[in-house]
Amino acid sequence: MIHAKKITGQLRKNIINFIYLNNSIDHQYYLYCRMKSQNSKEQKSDFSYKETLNLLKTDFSMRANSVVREPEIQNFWANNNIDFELGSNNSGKTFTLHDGPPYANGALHMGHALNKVLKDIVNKYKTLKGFKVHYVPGWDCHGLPIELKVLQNMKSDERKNLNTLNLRKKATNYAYVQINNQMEGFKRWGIWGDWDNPYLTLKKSYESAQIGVFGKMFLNGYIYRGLKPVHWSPSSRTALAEAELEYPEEHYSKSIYVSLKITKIPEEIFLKLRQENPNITKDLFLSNSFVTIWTTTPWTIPANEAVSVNPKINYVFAIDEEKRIYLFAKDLSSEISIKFNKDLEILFEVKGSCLENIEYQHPTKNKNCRIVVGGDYITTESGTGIVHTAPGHGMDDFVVGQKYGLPTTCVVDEKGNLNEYSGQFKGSNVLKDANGLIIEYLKEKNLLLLQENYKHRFPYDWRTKKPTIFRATEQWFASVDGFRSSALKAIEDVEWMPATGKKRIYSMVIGRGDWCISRQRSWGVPIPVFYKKNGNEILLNKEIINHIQKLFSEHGADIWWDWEVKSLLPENYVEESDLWEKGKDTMDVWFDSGSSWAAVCEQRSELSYPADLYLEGSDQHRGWFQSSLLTSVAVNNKPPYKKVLTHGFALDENGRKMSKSLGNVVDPNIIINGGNNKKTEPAYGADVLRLWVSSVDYSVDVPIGSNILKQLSDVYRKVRNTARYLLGNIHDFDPNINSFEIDQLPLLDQWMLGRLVEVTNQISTAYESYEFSKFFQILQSFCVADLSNFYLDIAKDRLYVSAKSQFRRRSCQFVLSKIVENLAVFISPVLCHMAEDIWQNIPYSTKEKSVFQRGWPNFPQSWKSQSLNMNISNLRNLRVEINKAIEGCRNKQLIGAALETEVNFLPEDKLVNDSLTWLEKFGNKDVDLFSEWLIVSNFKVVSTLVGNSLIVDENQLGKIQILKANGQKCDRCWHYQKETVSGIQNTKLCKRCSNIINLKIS
RNA sequence: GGGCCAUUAGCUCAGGUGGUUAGAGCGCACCCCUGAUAAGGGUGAGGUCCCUGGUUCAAGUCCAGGAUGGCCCA
Repeated sequence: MIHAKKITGQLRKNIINFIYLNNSIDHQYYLYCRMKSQNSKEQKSDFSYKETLNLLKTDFSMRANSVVREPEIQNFWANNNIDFELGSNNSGKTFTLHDGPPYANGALHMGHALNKVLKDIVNKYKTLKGFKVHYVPGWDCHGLPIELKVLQNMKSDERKNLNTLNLRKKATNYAYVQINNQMEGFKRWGIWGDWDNPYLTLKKSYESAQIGVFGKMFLNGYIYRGLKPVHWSPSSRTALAEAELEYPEEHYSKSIYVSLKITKIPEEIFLKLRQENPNITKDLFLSNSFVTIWTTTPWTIPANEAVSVNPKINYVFAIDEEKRIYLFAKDLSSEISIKFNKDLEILFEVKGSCLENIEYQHPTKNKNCRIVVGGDYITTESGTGIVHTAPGHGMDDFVVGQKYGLPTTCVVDEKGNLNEYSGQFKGSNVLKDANGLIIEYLKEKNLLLLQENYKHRFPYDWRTKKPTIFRATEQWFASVDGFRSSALKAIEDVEWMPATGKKRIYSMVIGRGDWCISRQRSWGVPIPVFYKKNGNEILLNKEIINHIQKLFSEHGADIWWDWEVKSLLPENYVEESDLWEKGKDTMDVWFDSGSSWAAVCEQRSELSYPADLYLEGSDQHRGWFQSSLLTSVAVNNKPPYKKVLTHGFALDENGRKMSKSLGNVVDPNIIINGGNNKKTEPAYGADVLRLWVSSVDYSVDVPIGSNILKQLSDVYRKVRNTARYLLGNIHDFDPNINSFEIDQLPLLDQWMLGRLVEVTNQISTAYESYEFSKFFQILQSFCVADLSNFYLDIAKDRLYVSAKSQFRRRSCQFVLSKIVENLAVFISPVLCHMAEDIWQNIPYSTKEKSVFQRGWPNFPQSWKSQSLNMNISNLRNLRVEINKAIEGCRNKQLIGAALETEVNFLPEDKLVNDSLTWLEKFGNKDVDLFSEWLIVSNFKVVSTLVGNSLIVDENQLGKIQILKANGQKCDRCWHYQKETVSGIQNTKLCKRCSNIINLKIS
């Protein structure tokens, strides 16, 4: 059986909180319950002096009611031009944080929140510091995902009648809907920016600037045409993106093992082989040796330009009964022996890296090719460990081909028919007869070792459901080789935070191939080039580029599809317009966003180029940081940014990636507005979301989840309640009347103001170095340890009990007003709504309408004093020891409140003793009393201990004796005093209180 | 599979160049207060510094290998 136990402490708080959150009883009933429980207690007298005290008074509520209040505050900013316009109107140096454009598709997630809030914290801080801050948010609007989304949303007959212009119109509309949704979300998070003039990559001015970037790169000689294999669907005669492929379960390819006759072997390899096999002469070797390869696409054999080996794998030359020698990977020996049905004797083993430059006879053409060193994609999982390399028909092959300067031969046309480059196989089709013909040919030449069906993952066209191929097509490239060294130099000139970012992007730029910037899509910026009908000539020069750029800036890129060639050509070319046709390619979307420095930073006068800061997720080392760098270096030979700050990814509380299937997705909208079940998903508001961003070390991946949010909500409330206490206790304070010089103040107050300066300095440093989690930690411990537990607790007697205008009260209010004003400012970059709410609730008039107009605090550093700090620190250490002793009494049920005790202290530590003497000597007699700091009824330094103590504690600082307080409890100030007078209704009053009350009456 | 990064208390974070018993705030437990009250104060319990080796008189810190998780690439 469970007995009802007196429910106190944290448990009681939790229950109250639980009840509140559940709304299972209303507040009136809750108050009634509390009253009842209090009335059941024994009370000496019903009379309370509460009315005679100066208790706190404020409209600033304990709970934020963020769902209602935050939008109100945002309206206040908007109505008074106190949002981003404040930064724009600053007169200081320009600070440009250039926004990396999010993709205009899909709902906002924690990644967006992390990124945009970080940017906003930086911008708000810089605004307060007086910089000219003009944040232009952007959106990346073109590209395949939107194009596909638009196509998906259409009925199939509608899709059939679709032309490019129509598609682009629909894509534009779709993008705008997405942009508006995302923008509403960003605004609700309290992000300030030029929302009326964001940059959109689909806007005329942007498209025009992008053509400008392309044009300058072209004129600098960095743009060229070349071949590159892409996924190609012969059945629909188009190039396909990865997203347009599907991989059906049962795909079988005709795979073949082929032997290629070796025609030349470098001397050093042969000598080693000969050493181990003296009977093999060079003639014998060269007439009977073969490289073995395996391929699942026999039709690519005519396109062969090399065979590739893995430098790390061991290979062997092995001889069969017919004295034929084969080269293959050692690990596959037994498998190959079984497959070829041959007894193979290993002659010689050699590392792949040594095989480079062995030559062989091309299987179908009259030429020799060689062995090249490929990459780790070459394995011994299947085949021979030696890969047939056709740069025109495979991605890995293409990359190796680039490295060795091999030709990118394309042997099929767009229908999938083999063309003239395939030699005698011309006219056969890769999905029909080509494989058979080539296999037959190899058989005839005695090169075919084995043919077998092979099941594997193979890409099909998702629309026609037919197999696709890799096919080299004409593409446009940016020659990274042409400006790689400039790009690497530019990387050195940028400050990367964290510093490892430099290494990361450096290794990517140094190792990357040329940038393929063309796409065979409709939703993008066209590559402004004309091709000669029935010919290979192209028309692209300064005049064309300038003309197109101008046309786009007036009419937008749609005209590329809308207008006829003659309307697009400059006057000089109109006569020959019949000779030309428009190119059909659009630019890679990375070129879009990579041009933003030109379309935004360079174009808008409020911004600077290079930008002061780019701030994105660490994945952008490969993305936007790189594409922006490449275009900027190629055009202007300088980086587009001075500093790059990166953040990690939002993970769940266990450090795992968020995914729908795991059910661990945290939605920023639900953090703000709450979920369906307010018990499990309360509405925390935007400030808690922002506080989360500030609390984590974003240089690595950051965790988020319900427990973390709960904790942040607690911190939020602690800061809020601290602010509320400060505001509530200055309700009758006027800084114009009660202003003090710091040296007029009690020591405690001097220390407090010095501490405020220190904390402000520390927080400045944290913002300055973008270490917001330091801000979070400093703020928290300042509110808890310095204010709530110490200064404010001690302040209660000064504020409540004193007469209204007494110095000990006014001086404290002066300090409180300094704290609250500056607290509001230094939390405002993060907790912007709460900061404004505080400002609006300051009871006296402030010069500034908004906290953001105040500017960053600028205290005299002389307010800090080392000796003050040292002495107070010593005394706080003593306070801790005394608290321990008092707690000992409390746990023995000897006392309740600390005021029921008095303390004798016999000092044994010199430092503490000195500090006590210092306090005695220099302290204010009404404030700097150590008994007041302990909140006990009396404190004495003694040379000998007396009897009757409740507890004696000995520690390094000295002997602490806790005694039951002498005298009687004053019913007004609750201190125990020897001398008391009778008050109203059987109550007792101490001298101090009776004087104050008389004062009030008179 | 390769490159880069991370791992310190239940949570979020501190822990220059190796050097006492690894810290803070929160949370939690217990106690007090009822004049910050959907508050407030006090005390206390929480750590295999991811693991295994190595260097060193001495390792959370340096080195090597591994595990887990993340990003990028294949």
